[in-house]
Amino acid sequence: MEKPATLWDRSRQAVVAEIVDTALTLFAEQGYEATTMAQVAARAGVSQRSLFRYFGTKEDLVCGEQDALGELLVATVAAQAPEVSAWDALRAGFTAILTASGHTPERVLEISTLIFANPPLRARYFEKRLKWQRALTPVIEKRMGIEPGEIPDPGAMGLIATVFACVDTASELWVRHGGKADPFELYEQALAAVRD
Amino acid sequence: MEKPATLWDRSRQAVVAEIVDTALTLFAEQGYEATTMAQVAARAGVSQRSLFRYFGTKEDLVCGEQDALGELLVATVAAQAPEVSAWDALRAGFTAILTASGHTPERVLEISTLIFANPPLRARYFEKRLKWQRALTPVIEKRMGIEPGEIPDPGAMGLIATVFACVDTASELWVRHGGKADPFELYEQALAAVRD
DNA sequence: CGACAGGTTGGCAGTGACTGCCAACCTGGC
DNA sequence: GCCAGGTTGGCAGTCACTGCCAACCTGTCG
Repeated sequence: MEKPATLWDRSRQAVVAEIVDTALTLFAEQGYEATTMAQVAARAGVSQRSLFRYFGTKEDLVCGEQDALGELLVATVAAQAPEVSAWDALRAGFTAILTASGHTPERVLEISTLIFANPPLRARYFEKRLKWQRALTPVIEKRMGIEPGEIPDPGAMGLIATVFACVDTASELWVRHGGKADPFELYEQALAAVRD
Repeated sequence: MEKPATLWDRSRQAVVAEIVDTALTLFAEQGYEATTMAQVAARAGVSQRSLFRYFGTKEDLVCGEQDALGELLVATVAAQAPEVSAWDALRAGFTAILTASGHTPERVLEISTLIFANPPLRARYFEKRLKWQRALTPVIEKRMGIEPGEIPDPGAMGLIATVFACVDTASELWVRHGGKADPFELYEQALAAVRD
């Protein structure tokens, strides 16, 4: 659909990435809440005003790129063959996210640790996930043979919420193991306990 | 354990309740984010400083009393007979919360609607729930015959997270039905879709 | 009754995230 | 050279929240 990828766009991307980099460095040096937006702006060489134009909130310095991942998740789930179960479709979606994040595992671990350690970040992350869940509801309802209506079906919503809960569980344990455990296996273990 | 219930304690309780009342009224009149803490303080007849001493954060005006419910939840789950399954123990815990909240259903609906409609409140609620989940982990691990260790068991964590996810699903749908649906049934429907 | 200790309150000034507004600037097309 | 549209930076303001200090209230002991 949209594929011009202007020079302007790319340079903006670069600026954003650089700001995120300096922010993460500062967060690692001083901690998240001890770092002010003014500091980030100063070290990144932009005005505070522009920093807020780029990111809107301090949390989005860390959680900002997740919107794109959410779209990928929904698209991947929707693209699964109709005979694939809701469970497997969702697993495929999360697998796609994990493999397509475009970061090194160390970077992912760093960001995840930051998020799990800071309540405001965790809250923001959760909020975004909620949007993903809402977007997935009609997709999963269709896959379960339920006619999407005004108010979502409890079964579909519960199933989605459960998968997210297990993904969260796996993520948190992965972080607490310092990235040394296999996230897929953790996810399977969590889900196995749920599904008998 | 602690049961003196000083006069002082009770009067403080009354003050807190009255402040919450005026706050909820203001939120209903103008919306949550359009209401400032200064307004709440003024109408409740306390200084802004004391208001923050009572509640700490604006969100706690709405979510403050949940700490007590969390303790009730954990205690109820722990008190179930050992042969009761983890699922049933958790259900008993949530049932206890629902019946012991000490509010009229209309009030519960009002508060729930407020929480579901305002991201910051929802985030705060989620944060508190996380603490409940962590407190429940060893209890459920024991019930599942798992030796509690340094890092929680994926199965136990996943099971707990799933129950919370389904409770959340039921709550949200209950709110979206304007309180006209049976929350227990919504919960059962959500869980049924998860457990085949 | 008066002095005293401990906890509670209110005001005040400050910090930090975030926003609206406006002027300066930079870019491309004519 | 000039103009329209979008981008930036600075400035002042709002609001949640905090530390500090002085005033106060309450109960206790002498």
